[in-house]
Amino acid sequence: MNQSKSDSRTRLLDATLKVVRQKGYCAARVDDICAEAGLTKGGFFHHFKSKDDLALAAAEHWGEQVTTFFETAPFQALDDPYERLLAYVAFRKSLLEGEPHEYACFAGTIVQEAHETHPTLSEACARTMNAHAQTLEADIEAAARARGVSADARSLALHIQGAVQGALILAKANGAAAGAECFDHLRRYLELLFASPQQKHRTKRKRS
Amino acid sequence: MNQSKSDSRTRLLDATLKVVRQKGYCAARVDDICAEAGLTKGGFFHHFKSKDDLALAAAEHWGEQVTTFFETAPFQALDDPYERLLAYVAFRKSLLEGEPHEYACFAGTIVQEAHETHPTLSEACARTMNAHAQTLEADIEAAARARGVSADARSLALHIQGAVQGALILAKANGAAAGAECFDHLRRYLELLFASPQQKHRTKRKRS
DNA sequence: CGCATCATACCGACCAGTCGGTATGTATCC
DNA sequence: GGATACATACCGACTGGTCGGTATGATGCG
Repeated sequence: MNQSKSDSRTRLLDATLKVVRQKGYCAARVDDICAEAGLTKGGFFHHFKSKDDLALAAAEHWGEQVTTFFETAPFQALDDPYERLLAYVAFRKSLLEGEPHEYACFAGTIVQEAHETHPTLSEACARTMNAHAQTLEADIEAAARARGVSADARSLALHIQGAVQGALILAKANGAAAGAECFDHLRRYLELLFASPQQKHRTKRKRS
Repeated sequence: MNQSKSDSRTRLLDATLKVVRQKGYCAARVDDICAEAGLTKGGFFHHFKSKDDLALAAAEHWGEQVTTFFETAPFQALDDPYERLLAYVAFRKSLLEGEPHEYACFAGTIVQEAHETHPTLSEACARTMNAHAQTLEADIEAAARARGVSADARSLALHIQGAVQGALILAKANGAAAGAECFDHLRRYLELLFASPQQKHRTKRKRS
């Protein structure tokens, strides 16, 4: 009892993340997820009333996992916001190890695949992506202030997320090394943005 | 007669691109594609021996469409390689109009979704992505030479593709405007890269 | 007992792929 | 020309398997 809201339930959520990151949402069979979690369908439908319901809960679960994973990552120990931002990129680059499903983004995969077929699910995943992006904003703002450049923190944080998602796709397409090079470019962009005191850079461009 | 290799076949290929960009590969039913093409399943299996076979042919078709689409795009009229490169980014940004399935990338969608489940299909799509990226290399090299900076054209071209893919995901997640901002960042990166004559920038970083 | 947590067995819809058939050429030989 | 023979293109009913979901029962715990 207890184990805080049933152990099987979180095992199902973890299994969902794994299988969906491997095969995508549509191709992820309920039986696959059950097998991964060491359950049968009867047990599954005791915890979730449908596959979509499970996916929604898994999106929440993914968001929480990502949050704690990056909150407790070693690069957070750095003092300088700018260095911490670069270290974030380096850390994400270092995650490109092993099989694609180990570094793939659950949220990005689902947004890509299920945007039109499962709008609510896609939106839930979009929220986790945005929440994660938001964790970068404070450092971006602080770094910009410290270095005398102006930057739209929200826009830049989202761009970083976009670049990360793109790097993951490239890693799938051309191997982890190709994805890693994208992170190098992203780092260089940040370096150039924050290392030009002679001229203010506006990262946001509203329509005139 | 004939319409050169059967009109229905290309209609099926076009329908495949449309439906897959909407719903993803797994969720795209053969019947959906047939309905979109104005055929029945009997006719479909006369032209292709399986859904996977169709997808492979559609990947080729996508590659050809992309090639001619960008070859004949207005921005190609520009003379300066650097301006043409920036115009490419602006052009891609301008494509973020209408519904997501109108600007989504068939190849990117499939690489993301089918990397582990359909390796050959994923590789075919990866090839079209790489081929498209390669079309930027000449301009990158020329622009770098003209401006006295050193750049790994292949790496930068791939990064641009990655950034584009990421922008498309962000557009799905947060609306077209969010994707557009990513293209602004990408443009700024190129501007900063190519506008620093005082210092050589290395865009490629091999492990030591 | 009563409730929660599962397993087993099964249903029904859906869907990729098959198959028999038709309609329209088209090539060939008389 | 026209009759035979064959190819191409397509239809639509059907099948066999898959998969989300259900029904029911077993087990254990308080």
